[in-house]
Amino acid sequence: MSADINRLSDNKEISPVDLFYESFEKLNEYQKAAVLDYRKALLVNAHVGSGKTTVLIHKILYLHFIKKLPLQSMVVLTFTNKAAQEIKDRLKQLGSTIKNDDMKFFGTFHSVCRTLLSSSLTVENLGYTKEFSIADGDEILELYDRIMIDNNLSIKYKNKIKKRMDKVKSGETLYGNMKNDDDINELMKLLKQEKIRCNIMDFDDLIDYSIELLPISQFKPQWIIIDEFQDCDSRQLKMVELLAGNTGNIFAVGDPNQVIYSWRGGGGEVFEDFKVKHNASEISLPINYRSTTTILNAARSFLKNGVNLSGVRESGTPITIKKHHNRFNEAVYLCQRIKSLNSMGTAYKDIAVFYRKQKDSEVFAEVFDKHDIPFEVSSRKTLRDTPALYWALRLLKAAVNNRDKSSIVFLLGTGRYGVGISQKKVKDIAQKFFKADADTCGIELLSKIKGFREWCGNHTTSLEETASQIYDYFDIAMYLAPTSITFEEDRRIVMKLLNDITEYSVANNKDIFEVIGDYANSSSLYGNQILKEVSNNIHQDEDTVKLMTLHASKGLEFDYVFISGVNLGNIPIISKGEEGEKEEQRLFFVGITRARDSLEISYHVKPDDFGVYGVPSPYLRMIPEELIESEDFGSRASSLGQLRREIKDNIDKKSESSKANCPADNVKHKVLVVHDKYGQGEVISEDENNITVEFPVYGDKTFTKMFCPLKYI
DNA sequence: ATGTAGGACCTTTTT
DNA sequence: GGTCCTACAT
Repeated sequence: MSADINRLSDNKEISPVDLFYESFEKLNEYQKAAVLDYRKALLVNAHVGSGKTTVLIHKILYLHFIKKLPLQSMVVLTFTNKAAQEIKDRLKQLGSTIKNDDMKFFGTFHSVCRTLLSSSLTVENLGYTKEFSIADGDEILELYDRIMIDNNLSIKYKNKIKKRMDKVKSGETLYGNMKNDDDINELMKLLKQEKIRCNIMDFDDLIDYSIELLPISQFKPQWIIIDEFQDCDSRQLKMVELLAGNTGNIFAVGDPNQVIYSWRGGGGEVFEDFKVKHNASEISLPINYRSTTTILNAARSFLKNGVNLSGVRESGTPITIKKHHNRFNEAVYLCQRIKSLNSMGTAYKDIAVFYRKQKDSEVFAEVFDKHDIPFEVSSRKTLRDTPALYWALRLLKAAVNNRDKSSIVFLLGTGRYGVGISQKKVKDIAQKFFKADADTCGIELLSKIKGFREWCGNHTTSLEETASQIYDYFDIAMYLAPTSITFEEDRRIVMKLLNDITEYSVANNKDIFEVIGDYANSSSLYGNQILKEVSNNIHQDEDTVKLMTLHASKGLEFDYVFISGVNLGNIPIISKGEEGEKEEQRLFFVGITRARDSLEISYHVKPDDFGVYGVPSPYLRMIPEELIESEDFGSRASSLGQLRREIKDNIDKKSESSKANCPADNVKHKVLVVHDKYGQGEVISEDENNITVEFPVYGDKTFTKMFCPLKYI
């Protein structure tokens, strides 16, 4: 589909209106109906792979080019920067006249809130200024620390403080039967004051304060368009309602079958609630273009009523279910399997391996490395993982928002970079600095920070030189440890950041101080994007196998998908109640439906993790037998009720016999072992992590004990 | 100050 | 099962 769009946009002679119609004609009747619908509140129930984003984009183009509404009168809300970026990119491809500035209110919930709070909403009412900055989770953690020290608070379970604070916020308590209370409620109170004093907001504040201020604002967009609507939590829903007011229209696209993040607040019955509350109509997009009929049929067994999803593709290959000893063995198998797929013409980048937990990636990464399989693990990187860049951004943050005490403390402290003043002294200095007269205590960096706004106003040289002048102004080199081996790279990264900023300032003819403010203040919101732009991101489209958690797979698709460790206790993790179990099912559904052509599922006989049982997940039995090609993996359940009973029985049975056979216990007394592939061998040496075994044919092999590929005899 | 028994929790993650 | 941490003991 995107190939079509590319081709069309190359044709410069066609006007955006014609281009729209040409592209619109290619939609199916359901998609067309959704685009043309003009009712006040519409829910689009977009099934997997049904062209959800395409519909959303055509909706915007239709409103703009056909209904002649300015883009500034629309708010488009997403949950991730990636989704927002994709929408903007595709809009620009189809509508050549569209400029970035027109899409001011297109973005994540948080970034749109930031735009509103720093332009049209009266944050001054709350004690903030429009230059407020945004603190990410880690910065809030710093803040907790500082408040605890400054106020002598006693807080228990400090390294779970984030989780505890989240609980307190929602009125619950972690560690419910803690004998003696601590000062956590006090910390909560002080936190709010301190954030205002420092002129910083956390992610939740952006939404909460927007909700607080929207009712008294003049901002009245005509259309509110929401992507992944099923992930809205109650506050985000509230925000949508306030944005729409009495006059705005709401167009929400989503799929209730893909709610996998309800544990972080959203999900639940948003669709139903919204329908009732706003008397919204519902349209569904039932046609899946992505997967083979076999895969879709399997997926359908996990849908509520499973009927309203149809495919257009051929039946394809059966789903494979494989039994492995443990994850290590599977990894070894996968290497050989992937190599063979690759030699038969499947590109590495069209193959993905999904697992349940982040930690699971370690085994795969290690084994894939050894077997020279090119791969990439999708791990979340933050700005902090590039310390020099992070330090520079904190500097800019402080320079723009002088009230940002956290950043000042960070910059002066004894971290990897920075001035290197001891914690106690920093506290004194910061205290003086934040008194009315802003004493810089003879610290060069502080006076530079304080004088930065003035310096920006006075400096008149060409903008091309501005980047290096800023670098010199703060004497950044000095703080980046010029003698360290990473210095050259650090300097390059920081210069690249400053260059990007000045370039942007030139291109958009905007004041440099303002642009720096935008950049620094939003670095928490677009952390990953900045990281990508600044570091050499070569891996983007590389031909590598992609490894990720099931959660991370949402929204992606691959020709060949492996789902690893579909065991009872892993997928599903045996969770609290019925709701939790349903979510586990949806997670598996999401995983299955990522596959275009082929799907291979595995389970482990001896899983490595606590709480995971060595039996296949009951979900495997919900897949119709005729779709599967596998070794036998047990009886099948004919109803959900029966399935639940079976899960329960399995758990009971397993917990009784769990102590019985744990081969690792006998390690020290025996010398002879058996390996699945190498056969019988003798232990030569071992330490706490590794064990070396001599095999008659294969010679010496060293194993990591964690993977436990050996059986003792 | 230092030692240890017993409790709670353990996953998924964007902004 | 392993880890972290509190609460109470010396």
